[in-house]
Amino acid sequence: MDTDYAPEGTPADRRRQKVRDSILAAAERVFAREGESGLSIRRLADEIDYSPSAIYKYFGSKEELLEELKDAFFKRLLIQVDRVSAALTTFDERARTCVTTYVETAIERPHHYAAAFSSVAAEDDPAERVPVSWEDFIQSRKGRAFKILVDMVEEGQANGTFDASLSPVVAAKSVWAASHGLALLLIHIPKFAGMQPCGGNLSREAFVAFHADIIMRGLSAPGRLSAPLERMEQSND
Amino acid sequence: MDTDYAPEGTPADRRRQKVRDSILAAAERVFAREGESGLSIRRLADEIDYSPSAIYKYFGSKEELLEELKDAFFKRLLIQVDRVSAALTTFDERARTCVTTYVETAIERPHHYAAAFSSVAAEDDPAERVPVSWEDFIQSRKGRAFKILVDMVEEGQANGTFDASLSPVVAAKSVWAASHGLALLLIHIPKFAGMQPCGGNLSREAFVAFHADIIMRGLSAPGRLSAPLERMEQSND
DNA sequence: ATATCTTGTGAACACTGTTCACTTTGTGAA
DNA sequence: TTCACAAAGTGAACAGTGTTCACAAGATAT
Repeated sequence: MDTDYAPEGTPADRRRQKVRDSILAAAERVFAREGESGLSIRRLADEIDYSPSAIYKYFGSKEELLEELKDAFFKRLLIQVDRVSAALTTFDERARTCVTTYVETAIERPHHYAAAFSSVAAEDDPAERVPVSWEDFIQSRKGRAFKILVDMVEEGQANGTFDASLSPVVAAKSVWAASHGLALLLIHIPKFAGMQPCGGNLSREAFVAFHADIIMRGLSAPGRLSAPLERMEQSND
Repeated sequence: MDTDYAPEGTPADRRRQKVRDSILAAAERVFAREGESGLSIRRLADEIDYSPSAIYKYFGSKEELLEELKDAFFKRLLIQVDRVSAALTTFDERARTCVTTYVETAIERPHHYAAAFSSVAAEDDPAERVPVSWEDFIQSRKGRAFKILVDMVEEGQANGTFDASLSPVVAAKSVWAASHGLALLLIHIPKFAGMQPCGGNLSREAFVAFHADIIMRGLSAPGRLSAPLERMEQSND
């Protein structure tokens, strides 16, 4: 029975939520710094002064707990990209910022982003055999993030910036793949952007911007090559 | 004295090498199918009828053993890309094949490729503070693979296909990031290529080819947009 | 106050990578 | 051949890991 006169469930419920949150907070703290290898149930229990088995009263498994961390991170990533790109006026700026914000936010929490894409799907997994329906995908967190890209491509096609003959969804996948790759390379090789012969050097931000430009050029309509590439070529040190 | 690459060292040496190879072979077999989570020293020992501790007479650690697997895979990847792209005559074909072969070879052994890029570099790692010198990088396996891309970009610039104002190294990084991202997305989401609304569907190969085209377009010289994009748009089912 | 459901616990299970004292085996020299 | 020394191989143990479970303490509802 639910005699909930309180703003949020019964006192017991709120108490429970508090403990749950403290577990998540501790997990987030450790995971952000040391990743999955540093996050053990026993250490987590130590940190919040509970016994290891107590955690299983709040989370079914370590996997489940991690899933919640990653989901929260992706929610943040989604909001960030949405917010930043919505604030800009010109389409070119908005499109580029879509990519740069995605990458910058991703590498802000390298362990989160890498872990979100660490599992290798087995091709004989029965769950993998059933084709994911588009409707289901677009409902998920990653799906909604992807939708932003599709909309962006469609807008670019409508205003003549992008090649109208491209399938928006396919083009968006390409953009995602390119952004994803840069994020993960920067996470795996932090010096990736700066590494260069001849003493030439590019800051990380400059390289991300460059990459975004290259991506946009790849989608651009024939005979409509914007030339903003040069502006970041001279940022050496 | 060591008889260098002689067909046989001492009999003991060859015996040792045989056992070492059998360990590596068993490790490869298990790792290719189940990845790092399925590969335990004890299981490996079982598989080759040795005790777990025996393995440490041949490899310093599990990490070291894995490193050898990954290195062998990257060697294969390197050879594959080199061989396939060298066999083609026109530059356009060669450049595209560079990317497609990289991606296809990578996802052929998803666990190997993913594991090779799974570690998250800590920004406070002292080894990370020292900037990797270009000379050292180009000597490593990844470096040599990267060099192929740089050469490819330079060739494209020389023959007028690519924008000559781009730094070859920076452009190559962009190409690598884009290819890397596609490979990992396909590994993580096998249905990635086919997922689409409106019943439209692209085979994995077709999508990889499309992505390669987009990348090439991103680097292409102003006013020189090749239009090979359309040919793969109609491969639905 | 009693019965019930929730929280929390410590011990245990089945794993993991790794080390180490130990025995067995192979090899090169006297 | 015999002896000695190094290499190969072993089982037990250490310090971890995620997870389960019987059980005790606490809060809640009747």
